Amino acid sequence: MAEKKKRRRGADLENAILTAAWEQLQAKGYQNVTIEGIAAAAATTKTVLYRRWPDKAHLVIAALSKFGDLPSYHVPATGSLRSDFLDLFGQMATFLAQLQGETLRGLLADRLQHLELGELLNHANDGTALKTLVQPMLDHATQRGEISHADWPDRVINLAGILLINEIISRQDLTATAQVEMVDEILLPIFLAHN
Amino acid sequence: MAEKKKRRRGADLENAILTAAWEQLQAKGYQNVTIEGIAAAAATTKTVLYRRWPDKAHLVIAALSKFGDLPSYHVPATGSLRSDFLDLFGQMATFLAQLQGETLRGLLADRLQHLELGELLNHANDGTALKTLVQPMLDHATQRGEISHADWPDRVINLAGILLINEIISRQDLTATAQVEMVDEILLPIFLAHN
DNA sequence: TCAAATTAGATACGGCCGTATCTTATGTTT
DNA sequence: AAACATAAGATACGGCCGTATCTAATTTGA
Repeated sequence: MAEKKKRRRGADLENAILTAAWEQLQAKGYQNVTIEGIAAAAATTKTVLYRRWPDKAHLVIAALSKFGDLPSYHVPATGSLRSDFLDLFGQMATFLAQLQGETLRGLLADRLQHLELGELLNHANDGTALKTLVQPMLDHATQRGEISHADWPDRVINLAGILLINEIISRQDLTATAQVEMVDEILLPIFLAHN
Repeated sequence: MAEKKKRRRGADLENAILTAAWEQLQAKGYQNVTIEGIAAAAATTKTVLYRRWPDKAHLVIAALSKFGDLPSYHVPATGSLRSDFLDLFGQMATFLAQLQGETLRGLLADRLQHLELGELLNHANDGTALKTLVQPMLDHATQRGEISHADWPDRVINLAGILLINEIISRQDLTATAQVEMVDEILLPIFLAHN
């Protein structure tokens, strides 16, 4: 009749927490999720959570990494720069579609607030990550003779990402129409501009 | 010898609060400013502040409106689209220079978090405000024959604003070099693209 | 001038944050 | 198997948020 006093540890416990976090997120949305709530739902205490993640944003990202269908982005190679960009946006849209806009907005806001000097690197990393996709696209387009050169300023190469983020934040959505417009009216004119 | 029990009211009180808010902001930076702290510094209580502003972001914006040198933006008319854009960025940079990047970041993050359906209009308004500056620039450029037409999608017209915000957020700064690059590598190629 | 309406100011609440401290279960090591 | 190290879990703290409630000072307007 004695109560069991099992304690979960390590990966075991971590799974339970991330599962709880994921469920809470689905049920309540980012803004209404609390660290204490997740801890309670996982039948542990927030002390344990704070040992693993510095804040809600990181915890949610961890849960997202585990349970969200994370994108395995690949470099588009469709044969034209235009459809490459559309493909890229498509990949991103597929990923973002899972997150209700509210979660992404909340996440971004939190990250923005906690962005300290050191963490700016992360932000830069995001840029770098995007560049590893876009740069090959530009290389291919150059080889095909579609564009005159493949060396563009980082600000230009990262523009696709900026447009995407802005679209999500301000319109809470990333429609196919928007994707096409961003490619045709903004990105292509830049890369195809005669020099 | 009796203590004075004067109570400030209305505009009087509001001034005192905004002054306190402004001082706190200068002294501590946005993130470290608290509603309670401002109330205390103004020798009143937060109840009074909450009667006037819904949250820290709005209070700070109010203080900013009162004490910051707010920009009286005017439509650049320098004679070329390129220098018009540079002028516009210059105006914005002047304004933003007052805010340490931290304040702008904090403000944006807060706004982002509290952005509910209704308030999205505000965001749209920002876009509209910018458009009232950019559209005339494009009209003039069209009249001069610099560009082929003046009717561009909102997404394109608002791009200057997006670039600006992104620059501040991710690099905490808005250098002259950055301004030139954004104009020469991004905006001009778009508007000058041959159709 | 005096009652009524307003609103400043005081206080208290529950909620959550993030940290610190302590006990105690569970591993690990020898 | 005993000693040791690790980490879970419990608890408590101060800070701030945003709200509610009460009182009393000040305006107002009849």
